[in-house]
Amino acid sequence: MIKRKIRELLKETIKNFWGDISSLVFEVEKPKNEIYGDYATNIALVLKNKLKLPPMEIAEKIASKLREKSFIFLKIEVVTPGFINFWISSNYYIENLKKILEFKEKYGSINLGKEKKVLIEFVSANPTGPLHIGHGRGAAYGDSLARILRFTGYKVVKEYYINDKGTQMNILGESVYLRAKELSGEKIQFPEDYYKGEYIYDIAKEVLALYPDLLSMEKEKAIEICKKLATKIILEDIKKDLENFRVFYDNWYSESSLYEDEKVEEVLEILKEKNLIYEKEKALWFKSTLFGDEKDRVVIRSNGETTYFTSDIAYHYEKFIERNFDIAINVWGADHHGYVNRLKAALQAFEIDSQKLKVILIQMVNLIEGGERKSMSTRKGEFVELKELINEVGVDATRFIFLSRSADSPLDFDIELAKSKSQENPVYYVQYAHARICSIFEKAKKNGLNQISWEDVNWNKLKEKEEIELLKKLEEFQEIIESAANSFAPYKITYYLLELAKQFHEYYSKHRVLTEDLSLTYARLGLCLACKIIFKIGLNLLGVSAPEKM
RNA sequence: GCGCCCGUAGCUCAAUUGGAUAGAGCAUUGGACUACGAAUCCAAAGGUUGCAGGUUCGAGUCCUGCCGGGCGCGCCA
Repeated sequence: MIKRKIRELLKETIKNFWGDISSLVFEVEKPKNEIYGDYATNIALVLKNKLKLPPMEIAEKIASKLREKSFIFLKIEVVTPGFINFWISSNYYIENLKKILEFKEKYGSINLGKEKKVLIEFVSANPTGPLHIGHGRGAAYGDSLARILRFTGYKVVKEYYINDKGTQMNILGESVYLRAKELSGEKIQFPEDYYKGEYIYDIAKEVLALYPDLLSMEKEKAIEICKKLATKIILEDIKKDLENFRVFYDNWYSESSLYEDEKVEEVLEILKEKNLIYEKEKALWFKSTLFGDEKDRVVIRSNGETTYFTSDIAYHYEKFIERNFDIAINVWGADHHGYVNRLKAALQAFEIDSQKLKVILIQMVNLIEGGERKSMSTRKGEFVELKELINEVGVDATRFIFLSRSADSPLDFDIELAKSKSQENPVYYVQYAHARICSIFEKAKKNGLNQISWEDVNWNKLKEKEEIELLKKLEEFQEIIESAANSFAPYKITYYLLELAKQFHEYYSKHRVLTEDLSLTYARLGLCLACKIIFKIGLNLLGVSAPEKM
């Protein structure tokens, strides 16, 4: 990567001139404006205070030394107030092009993670109803992040935490029970905070089919049956939706299992030993304020039941202490942000570095239909289901749109736009570029250009402005991958692909690939193939297909 | 009231984590297919980065205070 190369050269040069300057923080970056070269550094400005020399003088000294490396640098300039600007020789970009052709789909997969074990927990929706649009965003994000981290050398495990316990589950069971009664002709009173969705009727029907005598059973038992069966049915539905969305998990982790395996008990015991639990108003509290939480939290309610938090403490204890993950990434809806400190406090209580837990808060999804914003609530039964969205819009477009924004910003999902198969829809813009390249190769094949040996190509034939721009853009890919991995930001890849596609379409419309000049044709085919490889890798990291024909 | 996120072109969002003249897409207007796919390309226009201070060579980005929006603030999950 050229950026890194420049950085190394700068460090080396400074060491030779002024000795080892420890902890020097400086930037090497791509200027927005091309008149400042391909890359620029502020190193002289940063050194000014330490060396007590005018920055221009420092910059000039460094520049004159680096000008000796003419294979890499075409030109180096120094400008006020002390920036050093570099123009990179196309030799360098051509070397990179060859690397892409050599490594193919492995290109860019550097070992950033050093085999560190990462657990990505995402979606983890309660099995109380079908997945909706908001879960879809989390699913696309978590899955893409997993792909990116795997690609960059992390050992990734994808996990879905099933909240198959607690109050909400009881309400689910009772909701189904009531609907079953209703279906059997009984008049019922349906409480405001119960699950009102249509799907509850479907489940009730299934329960009645399997247990015709349900309503003559003892109520407690009947509700228990409803709860069990509802959970199973809904979970299977969730699983199916996710698979259709190309999201596959390594583990489905049940909250109940934490109780069956006595993990919760074990963890509470440890906290008690550490003197971090006390009793107040008939409940047991964890002293989370000692670790930066706003208030202490209940772990055993006055009715003897645990809370969701209690399970979560055990779950995360298990993640770090027993399964020994180096990093745990939790992808949550932004409405859970108040929960972060509490969980980090629990980790600290166990002397686990809370930095190891990375909570990604994903902002809400607003559905736009006919210019109207639709809000979503599982309880009220008002939501657009993920499966509907996939059916109407398609997996590729849905994933691409979900991954086109930073997690920090709320996302407006415009169904009409997503469904349109035209220019407005960005996913096709990228896929079309890929398909176009495939089509060129199809044509080349017909013309008898079959087996091309890339070693013999005269790359110096690539001289057009658009060709050089494409070469530069291809070189940037490595940097984008690193940045996306380091900042957990798949959207950076989405953006990059759109930019690469734009440049490719521009090139395509200005220059022919298949020409009379055979050696030029070979060089251009090589450039196209490199683009195709990058499109394929990039789309794959988003979980979007790269079709050869559209 | 307190906490978190956000405020950038008419709309939806970027901006290399403090860099030089703030960029894309959509929408609008006008143009380009008798050569590899027009799901494409070219051009025009669009801005006091919510407001006010501060930090420094340099601020959309950092600090403080307001204004506006979203989300939280349970012995729910």
